[in-house]
Amino acid sequence: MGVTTKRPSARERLLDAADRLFYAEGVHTVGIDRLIEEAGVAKGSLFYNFSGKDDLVAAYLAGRDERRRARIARHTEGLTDPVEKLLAIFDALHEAVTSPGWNGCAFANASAEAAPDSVEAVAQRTYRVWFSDLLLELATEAGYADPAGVAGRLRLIYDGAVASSRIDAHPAAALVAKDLARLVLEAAPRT
Amino acid sequence: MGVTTKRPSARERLLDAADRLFYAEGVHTVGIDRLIEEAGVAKGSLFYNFSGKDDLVAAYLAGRDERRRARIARHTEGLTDPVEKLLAIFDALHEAVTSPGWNGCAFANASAEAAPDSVEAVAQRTYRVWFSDLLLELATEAGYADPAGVAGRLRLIYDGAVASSRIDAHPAAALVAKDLARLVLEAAPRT
DNA sequence: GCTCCTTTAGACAGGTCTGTCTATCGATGC
DNA sequence: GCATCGATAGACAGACCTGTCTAAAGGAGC
Repeated sequence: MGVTTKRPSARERLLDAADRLFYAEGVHTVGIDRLIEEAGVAKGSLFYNFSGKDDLVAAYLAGRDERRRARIARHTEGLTDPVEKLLAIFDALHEAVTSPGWNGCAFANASAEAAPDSVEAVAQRTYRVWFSDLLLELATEAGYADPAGVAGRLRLIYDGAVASSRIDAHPAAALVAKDLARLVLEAAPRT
Repeated sequence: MGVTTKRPSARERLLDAADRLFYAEGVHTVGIDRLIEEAGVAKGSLFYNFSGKDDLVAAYLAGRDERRRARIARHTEGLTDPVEKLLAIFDALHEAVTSPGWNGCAFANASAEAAPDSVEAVAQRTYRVWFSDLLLELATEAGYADPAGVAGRLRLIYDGAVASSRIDAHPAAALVAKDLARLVLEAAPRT
């Protein structure tokens, strides 16, 4: 008998469907019924594995968070120069925006119309703190006179590329962003 | 008898409530009942003046569009140098992000989880085309060797400031954006 | 064999949402 | 005076949405 792959668990199929549907169409647009039908799962399995829709949304965003960090890590590992690492973050972004189905930042989309204390907003803040810290650490390590200022400018450029590429449905913004980042990194004074 | 202001029409009160509630809490979060209660209007008046919620959403976004264009016009009028006009756009942005209740781009928020052919997405595209054309015209007028490139960079910076200021709930991004815009405008070659 | 964990199908409840309809009322204009 | 237009209150329909519950079955490990 050939190599047979065991059917994933209901939990895994749910997370997979959530990742696809929530990202492509929005966490509030996609209802439970759509979700379980796409996942091929009974409704009871959803509430057995998760406490509710919010819990599933949180798990979906946590997965996005983890994979985004992993993507950045993959692009920066092996590099020693912190300036190179900062630029590599934009390579990771370029990979993301050119991947099929790109639809902008999952956190931004989900929390665009969510309450400030919602799971969506909390997930966005969690990611945001990590990302801001990463930029600040690298800018400090690189010896810039104003590391917080450099990090802030790079973050603005990063945000701009994410927004632009989604609005215009065109991935070129990531390349523009890397050029701008290089310009900023070269223009900023170092100690 | 003193100066009495006549009570605005149901239509005006609806548009006013829509502008406040839709912008602050989201077009899909706020339902009709919330809206008519806040406006002090009967439900019948909503459907008398508008064909439905979508129509009201479209009117809300059209109003935002008009006021944003007016704000930019107010900041650029009187200026002759196209480079100054480009920089003045970021002054208009600064005014917007520092105004009370700032909650990011109304179009971006509304269309973050909306279908591509929804009234939200259409309104966003309409505004986007106008804004892109404006930047391109000014960059061309300024005599840059690559006006489309300059316009694209400025647009990315603008988008970044809008996104950053919302995510971090901090208006400083607009100032950072203007500095970056100046850097771009000074670094770009002119014919 | 037996138990426990997971899954299934589907009915059901309770809430919310958009939109319709009726009946009435005030103001305005002719 | 009368017709028309805008507005009002509220009941109602129909769709959709989250979440619960029941009864049964599959599968893995002991």
